Amino acid sequence: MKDDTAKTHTMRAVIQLRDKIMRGELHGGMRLFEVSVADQLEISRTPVREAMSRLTEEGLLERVRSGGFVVRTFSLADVTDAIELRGVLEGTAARLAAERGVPAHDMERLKGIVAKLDDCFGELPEDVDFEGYAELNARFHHELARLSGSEMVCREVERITRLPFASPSAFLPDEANIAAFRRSLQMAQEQHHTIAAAIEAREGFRAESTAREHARAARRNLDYVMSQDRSLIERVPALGLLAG
Amino acid sequence: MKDDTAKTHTMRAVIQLRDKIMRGELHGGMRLFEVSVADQLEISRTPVREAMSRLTEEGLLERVRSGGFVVRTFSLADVTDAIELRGVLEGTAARLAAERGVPAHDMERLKGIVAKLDDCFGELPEDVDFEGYAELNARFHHELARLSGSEMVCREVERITRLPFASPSAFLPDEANIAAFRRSLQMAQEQHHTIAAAIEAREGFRAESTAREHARAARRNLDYVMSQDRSLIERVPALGLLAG
DNA sequence: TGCTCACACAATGTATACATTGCCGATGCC
DNA sequence: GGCATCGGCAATGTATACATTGTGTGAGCA
Repeated sequence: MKDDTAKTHTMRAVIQLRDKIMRGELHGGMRLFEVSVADQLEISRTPVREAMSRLTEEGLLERVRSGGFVVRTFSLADVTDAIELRGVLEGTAARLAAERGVPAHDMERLKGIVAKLDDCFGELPEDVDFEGYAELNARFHHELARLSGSEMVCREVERITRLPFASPSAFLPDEANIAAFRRSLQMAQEQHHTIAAAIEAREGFRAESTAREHARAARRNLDYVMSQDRSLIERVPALGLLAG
Repeated sequence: MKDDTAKTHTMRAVIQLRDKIMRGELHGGMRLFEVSVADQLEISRTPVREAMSRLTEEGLLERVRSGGFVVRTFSLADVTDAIELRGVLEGTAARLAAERGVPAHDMERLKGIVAKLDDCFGELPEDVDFEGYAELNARFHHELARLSGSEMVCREVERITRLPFASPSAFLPDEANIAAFRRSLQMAQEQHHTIAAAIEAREGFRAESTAREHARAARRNLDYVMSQDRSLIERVPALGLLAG
């Protein structure tokens, strides 16, 4: 199944290296030598090189001036700033959507996603369909980027989103069964409504500032994990590549 | 001298391909085949592949699903949106600098650049040192990104700036001896002052919105070129890669 | 006539041998 | 003792042969 994208040695190398970086097995700043990686993955240098180049595009590796690659280092500040940047970019997407207007059927699709997100909340506060929420949330954010009507903006949103800890779903999957997080989910869903309404009403400023603040929910969750309950770090996969 | 960065076949290929793309010799959407490019540049496929991979990181090429590369297509809308995005990102840099505060000596350096920019304007309106302005302008924008204090923000600003038509100096070099453009230079310099002052006064909103508007000066110049005097297109090198 | 299958060619994917470079350590000279 | 220079090794750079894949075209069949 997953071999759909892993037909070639290059893609397998991309996947394996990405995994190792994410789980912190290859820590930030570590130099990756073509030969040793090739030995370890039991393929030749050529696809390894190709894979490292792709991971550089993805932002997980960096080229060294004199040649070769190192694993990119991410500090806590980088995570915070990446989330802020996602907010800024999604805010821009929302503003442009509002200012330029969106076709009716696209608007309906967005509102449809928001409505389905409502259905993820049951009668009781602790009665939340996390899995469904996560998937619909991802779709909402994807759709929001598209609604900007700008391929350029869409591309940059998806680019920053590809950093695992900056993704809209980074802090969702599993640890949300804490009261504080449940409340933040409710609030986030309120913001989904607001963003959609602002776009429909052509209120650019409101759309932008709400989308920006919406991203900062992730930052609040990050702060909570780091300062209140560091045991959660391991349960947020994306935080495996944090320096330190 | 320029061979500093062109020691290897790979780097020479990067430079030559980039040039050809910029001057429109390789137009958007055109597929680049490893073998034919290798033949043309008289090197083997390996460095060609490496070069194309780097140009993909740079945003000038795109990978094709089934393998291979095409020259990225840039529409007029893409140029407009890239400029808007630069404004958004530089605005974020300015806001963060204001909100988080900057060290005194960094502030002085920024103000020093602004002062030197003042010196580029002579007594007479048409008495402007374009070359000096362009260089100092580039330094101002570079410094602004740094002042954000965020490596992440700095990196993304420099990334979007690498798109030739989105660079702060894209519309400066040469065609500025038109009255309308001279006025826009004066206004831009006013904005430089305002941005610096806002950062120093910790006025985040003002810093952000001014930096954003500042970028839109480039958009105005673009609109002028496209609607009033298309003969200038050829004199703005970055516009060579616009889709026909 | 239209569809499908198969074959061939063209293009990328991969391995590997060889070239080049740049760094580090050892040895010698000052 | 410190510095400079000269190996030598390790790592990347390059070329090329061969493998694999994907695509287009033609023929054959329904």
